[in-house]
Amino acid sequence: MSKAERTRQYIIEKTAPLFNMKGYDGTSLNDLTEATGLTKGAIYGNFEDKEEIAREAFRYAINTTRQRAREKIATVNTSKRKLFAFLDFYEEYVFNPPVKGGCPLLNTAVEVDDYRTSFRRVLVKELHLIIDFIEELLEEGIKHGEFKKETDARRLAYVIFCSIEGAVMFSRAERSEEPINIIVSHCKNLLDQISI
Amino acid sequence: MSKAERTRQYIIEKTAPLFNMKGYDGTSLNDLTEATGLTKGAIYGNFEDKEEIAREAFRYAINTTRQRAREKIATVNTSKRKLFAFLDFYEEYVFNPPVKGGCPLLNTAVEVDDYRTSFRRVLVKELHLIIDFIEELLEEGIKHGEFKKETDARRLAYVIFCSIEGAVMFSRAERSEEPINIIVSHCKNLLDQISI
DNA sequence: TTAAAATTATACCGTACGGTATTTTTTATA
DNA sequence: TATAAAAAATACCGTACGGTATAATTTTAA
Repeated sequence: MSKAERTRQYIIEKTAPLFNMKGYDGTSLNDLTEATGLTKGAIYGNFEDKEEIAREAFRYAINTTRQRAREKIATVNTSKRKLFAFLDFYEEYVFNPPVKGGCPLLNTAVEVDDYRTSFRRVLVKELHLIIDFIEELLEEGIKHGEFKKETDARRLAYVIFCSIEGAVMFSRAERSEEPINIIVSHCKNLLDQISI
Repeated sequence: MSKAERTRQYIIEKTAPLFNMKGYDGTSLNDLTEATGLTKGAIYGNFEDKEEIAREAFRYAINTTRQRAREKIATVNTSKRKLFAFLDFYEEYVFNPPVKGGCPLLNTAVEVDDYRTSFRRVLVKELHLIIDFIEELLEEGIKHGEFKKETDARRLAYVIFCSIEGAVMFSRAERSEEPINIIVSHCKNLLDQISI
């Protein structure tokens, strides 16, 4: 790993929380130099422009979050338990996310929805990766006889993900765990209902 | 209504979509003058600063949206039908909202969650007004024998609202009605399940 | 060890930002 | 319709923005 690569990585790690908290427009180059302790020269020697930093920071935030979720899920061994672990993950990390500022998907989705089309495409891909992931867990559960055969996995995946994201928004806004607790417990109920 | 009051109202109406689409940081004074056709002088003669405009624009966006929802709900006469109408409202307006840019609650929640504490308080009040509103519809339905007595109205209100907001985020991000359709139909199922 | 290459710091663009003081125009009313 | 008051336009702040050319420093490898 060359010096440049290490610096690049360092910049990404230090600035990802900023972009996640303050958004693209809200994060200035001055914020970036303060957070990294580097000068503009160093930053612009490693990145084309502010947008490239934001893009990489987003990728980093997503990957880190996914990594953490995967680790938690890997500790259990049935599909249902994995889904419960996935829900617990969100419950835990609403106020203690891997990258400060909450869910990068939610934050980015809201910021890019009317502008910044190129960024949106990356976002949409990530959104579908999560839906696919939940859907696969459900399908596996069906295959292994944990869940009822008639379960609409894709539909349930959307229900789980959307309600979780809405709850993350609500809980973070009012700084209360009530919404996320309610939603997680409701999702667990839904999973119980389709369990055999 | 004095000239000043009319201008103030005019500025609010013209700029509300901008703030809702681009966010507070993303909306410049230049955007505001362009959207209104007025000069900085005119704008600053009617508002203290940019934040006051944003605050009023947010209030306007919320009130307009609420107004529209109320109108739609008023066309039917049972609690269950009202709740269905409420869901239909969101389904319809994801891509055709009363104020361009989507749900002002969602947009504001994400932008203010880590900063701008004063703004957050207004937001949280509005969030609870919606939960209370859904909860009341449910309670009424219970009182009138439409819904089962053992229904946890508050809990269900959270479930409906959070999943809708998550779906709005998802649908707008991927410019597809699939998520919102799925969630709305799922919420209707939940209401069917508690119906007598 | 040293010199070229790579990386970072410095100093500096032009521009657009939020905001204001002052002049001009419009509005209201006597 | 004359005039004072109110509102809007103009012209202008200082500052911070994103970005760059160049100089200084640090790495790297011969």
